Amino acid sequence: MDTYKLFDAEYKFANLIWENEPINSTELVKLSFERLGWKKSTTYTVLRKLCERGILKNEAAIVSSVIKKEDAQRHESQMVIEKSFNGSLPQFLTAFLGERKISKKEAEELKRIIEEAAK
Amino acid sequence: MDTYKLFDAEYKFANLIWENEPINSTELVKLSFERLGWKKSTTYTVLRKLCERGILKNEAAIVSSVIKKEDAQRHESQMVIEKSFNGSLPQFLTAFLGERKISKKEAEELKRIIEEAAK
DNA sequence: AAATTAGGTTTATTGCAATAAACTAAATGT
DNA sequence: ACATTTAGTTTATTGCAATAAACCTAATTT
Repeated sequence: MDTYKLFDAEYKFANLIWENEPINSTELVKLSFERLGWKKSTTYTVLRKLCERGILKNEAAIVSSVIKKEDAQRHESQMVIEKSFNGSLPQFLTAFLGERKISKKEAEELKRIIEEAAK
Repeated sequence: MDTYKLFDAEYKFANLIWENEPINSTELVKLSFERLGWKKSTTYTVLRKLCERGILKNEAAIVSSVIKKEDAQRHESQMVIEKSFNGSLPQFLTAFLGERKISKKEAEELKRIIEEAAK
């Protein structure tokens, strides 16, 4: 199965860790309550699952990520394009932009990113 | 609630219709069985839900789409970028490309799409 | 006129993501 | 020594997407 795939709740949770790692697990419980409204047991349940899938780790009550945000995001973006856009980035871009216009500045930035990948 | 959002099974189903509309409902039942392995009742259940949400319509046993594929795709792509990429297309592009290289040809195509939206 | 097909609806069942209550055991504070 | 805090696990519960069985009625075929 697809160990990289993060469900909605898992993704929100992973973000807390990416933004605060390394973080002590008791601190994480507090943070999850403040930011997600989760009870302690919920936090530990989700934490364990993500550890089992090799996405996070919890060593001596210090939680940190194994898979970095960029990797999860790349995976996510590639899944979407595969599933909904026939694996085609141009098709995705076309759909996303639709009739929307973008500024010269944005266009420059996007072209720069593309240039960089075309080397 | 978000009427445009299509769940996985719904999206696969909608694709059958986008590719074959207008289509008679009995034909659609056959097609769903062949392509998705669905029983008749499953097809009608999903069909009704999508009709209620204004995505499809079923008039005198002729099924067709109200929301076109391009619209659903645009919505989908925008949701992903909002949810996982902070609303930033450059961030998405960067994540998607990662260390991957693309051909000159692809790069040209992508730049053309961007140019078009920058007018 | 009896059987079959077309075109559905009503009402489950299953599976899994999301959430948490209740319990534990070890360490630490008083 | 006792109370509290830390750091969890075990075991539900809930909600909803996905799937389908069973039923229904009108039209068509035999």
